[in-house]
Amino acid sequence: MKLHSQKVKGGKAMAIPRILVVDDDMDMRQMMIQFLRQNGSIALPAANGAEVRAHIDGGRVDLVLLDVMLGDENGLKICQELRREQDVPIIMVSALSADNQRMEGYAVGADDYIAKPFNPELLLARVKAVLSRTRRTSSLVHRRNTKTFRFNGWTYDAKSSQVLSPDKIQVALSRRETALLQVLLANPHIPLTREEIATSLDVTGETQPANEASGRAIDVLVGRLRNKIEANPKDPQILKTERGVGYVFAIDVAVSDT
Amino acid sequence: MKLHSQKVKGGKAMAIPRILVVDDDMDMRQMMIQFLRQNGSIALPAANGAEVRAHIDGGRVDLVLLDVMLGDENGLKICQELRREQDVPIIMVSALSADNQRMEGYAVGADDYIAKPFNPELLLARVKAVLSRTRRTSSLVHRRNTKTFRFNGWTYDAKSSQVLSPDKIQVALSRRETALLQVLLANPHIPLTREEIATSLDVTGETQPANEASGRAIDVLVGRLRNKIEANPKDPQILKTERGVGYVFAIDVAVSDT
DNA sequence: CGGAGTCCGTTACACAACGTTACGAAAGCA
DNA sequence: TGCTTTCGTAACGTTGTGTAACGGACTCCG
Repeated sequence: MKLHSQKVKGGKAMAIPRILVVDDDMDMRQMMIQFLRQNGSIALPAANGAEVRAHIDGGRVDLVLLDVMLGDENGLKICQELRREQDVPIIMVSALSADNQRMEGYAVGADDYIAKPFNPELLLARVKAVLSRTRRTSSLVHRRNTKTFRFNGWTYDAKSSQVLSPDKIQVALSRRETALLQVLLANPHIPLTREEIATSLDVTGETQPANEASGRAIDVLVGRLRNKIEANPKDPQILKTERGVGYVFAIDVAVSDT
Repeated sequence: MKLHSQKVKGGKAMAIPRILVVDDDMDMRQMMIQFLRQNGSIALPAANGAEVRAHIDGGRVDLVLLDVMLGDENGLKICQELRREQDVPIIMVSALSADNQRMEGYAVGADDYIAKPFNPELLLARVKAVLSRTRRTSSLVHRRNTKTFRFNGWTYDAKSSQVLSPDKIQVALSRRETALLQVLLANPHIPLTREEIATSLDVTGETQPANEASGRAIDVLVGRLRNKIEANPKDPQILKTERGVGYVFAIDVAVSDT
């Protein structure tokens, strides 16, 4: 069972659920994050209330998986605080499985309460159920404001994931090429190593070969993208190589909301 | 614990929830109804699919507590049918508590799945959680009549199962194509794997497990549906492919009552 | 200047996922 | 019974992407 997705042939970007995983046990957290990512979501880690707050305030979070026992802190309290201000769905996760403990979770506003240890597939199903209800009940799925990137005469529209050449001709990028372009556009003038690019691509979905050992895949991918967006691929002006480091998007990018 | 609070933040009075209790065991049904009524809701009895249908079509129902085993009938099937036409929240209740049985419940669109025997107080808490989320996310939307789906100029009426093209011409879909469209409409923007689609179709679709081994059946079915509802089937804008995942209904769907 | 090692660009290839078509079996209908 | 529709299966074509191999370019060091 897969949770989400993000790109399809033609390179359209989709809304990927962003799930905040809150647990102070690093192993547990990593396990959950890895599993959720394998099933197609963007899973973000947090270990305490401050980190939760930072994520919620800072970026979009579609769902919170909240452990009850967080060292000194109390997940129930965090849940209650969140619920006062936010509509973000919350699923409590806890080793405390007694009925009255579960009811405490629901009492502070949790949408679901799952006892540890749990079957990951079942967790996934319940995550999906909560996300599904959230989406279903808004009669029309609300669209986020999208951004348009411009660089060197080129245009990239984040919503439609379409790339237009300077002559307004649409260029077809593959999924992976689109993902690479997105990563680069998000980090202009910042050299990125192959590992950084690879993990970024994996977070945004796609495959998880994980074995970055003989990883010339990024080089080939870069080459292919250059063939499509560089005027002269042999002498790249946009996607440049930093020898011994990685690649840079070495050009100014104008970002505008639509 | 009270099920409904008289007032919420902002001072508006909240309606008393109407809960439909579906169970063919009369004692069980009565117990649940009495308990729910004691806790401030309007609980209505139903013992089979026809009674459920009558209640849903006839009056306002805020939540359905649906037993899985209903004599000859299957609660899962009823759940799926409801989910295709209605947004009413559904909590499955069942003596079948194995993980895969729970997951089947979530797969057909249940909002929660509670195993018998259960703690009544915990049931109440979960009922509250589901109702709470429903109110939070859709304070204005009625969930009463048959739904009409609109996407990209197309119209699908859940009750008559008719599909109208943008030019108001009725398009004939086969039974299986219609079922697929229903599944997709119920999960817009959520990628579905072939297994998920197949099991969803099978719950209502009489067809047998059909050994999903060489299962390209879904692909072919998707292709056929695309040929009917996509302007350009070669470049699908509605029913998109998520490589390595499955398919998505990647378009905003407006749901309205009729 | 030159040589060796490293890093990178490029091409070809293999493979997996998906689209498409044809065909036949089963079910519905006259 | 014969015709039509529906739908799963099989087979083949297409596309996207990682791997491997080769060769060029750069760097360090003498």
